[in-house]
Amino acid sequence: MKNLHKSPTSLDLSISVLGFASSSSGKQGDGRNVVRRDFDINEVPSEEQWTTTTVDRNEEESTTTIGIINITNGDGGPPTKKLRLTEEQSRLLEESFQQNYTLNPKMKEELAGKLALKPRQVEVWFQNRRARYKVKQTEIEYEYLKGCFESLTEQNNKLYKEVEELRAMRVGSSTKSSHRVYEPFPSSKLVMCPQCQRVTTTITTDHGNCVNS
DNA sequence: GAAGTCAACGTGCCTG
DNA sequence: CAGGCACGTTGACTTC
Repeated sequence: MKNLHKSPTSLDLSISVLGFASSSSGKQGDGRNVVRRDFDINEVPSEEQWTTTTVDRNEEESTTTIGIINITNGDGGPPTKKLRLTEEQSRLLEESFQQNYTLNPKMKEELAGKLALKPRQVEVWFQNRRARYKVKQTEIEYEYLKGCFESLTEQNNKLYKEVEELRAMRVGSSTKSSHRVYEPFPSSKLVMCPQCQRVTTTITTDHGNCVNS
């Protein structure tokens, strides 16, 4: 693995891709001959480099540095490629994101230079990161609203029960007086206890002796 | 092999 | 009109 930057604060942005012209070679566990070459993450391989096919992620070293994987497609056209950011690149991008949700052109250029990425890659990373953040926020919001919904449902059920209780009370008293006619409960006798937020008929003036509390 | 992750891309909208 | 963004999608790769 070639270190592009030797200072301790700089990033190791070199990557190893199997199947490229060799700077070193070895044998895979399955006995397959492996040819590998290290190259700059931003360096676009030449056409002939693209034509090589072997891809084996198991050959990755203990660091999580990965890089561009090249796979030729059947029609002999240019291969597709997939870049994986290194842990260090991701970490620095994440740090910048924590500081600034969006990029300005200067920041983009600076970050790109610092990370040895193209400005467009930094831009794309931020766009995707914002999208992921939004999804996360939506999930959090969903959980919160779900909690509200559950609590309100519970409250609603309690209130329904209270209404039923009050109706039963009213029916009971009307039976005693042998009145069978439905009479609405006098609203002046219904009060809400400010302490427990429940409607009741038996609250005292100091609000402290609510039957519900 | 299905599902999940993530870099990259295409498109449409907005703003200065 | 250029640049930036959100959004949806694609395709390579990983994980289970």
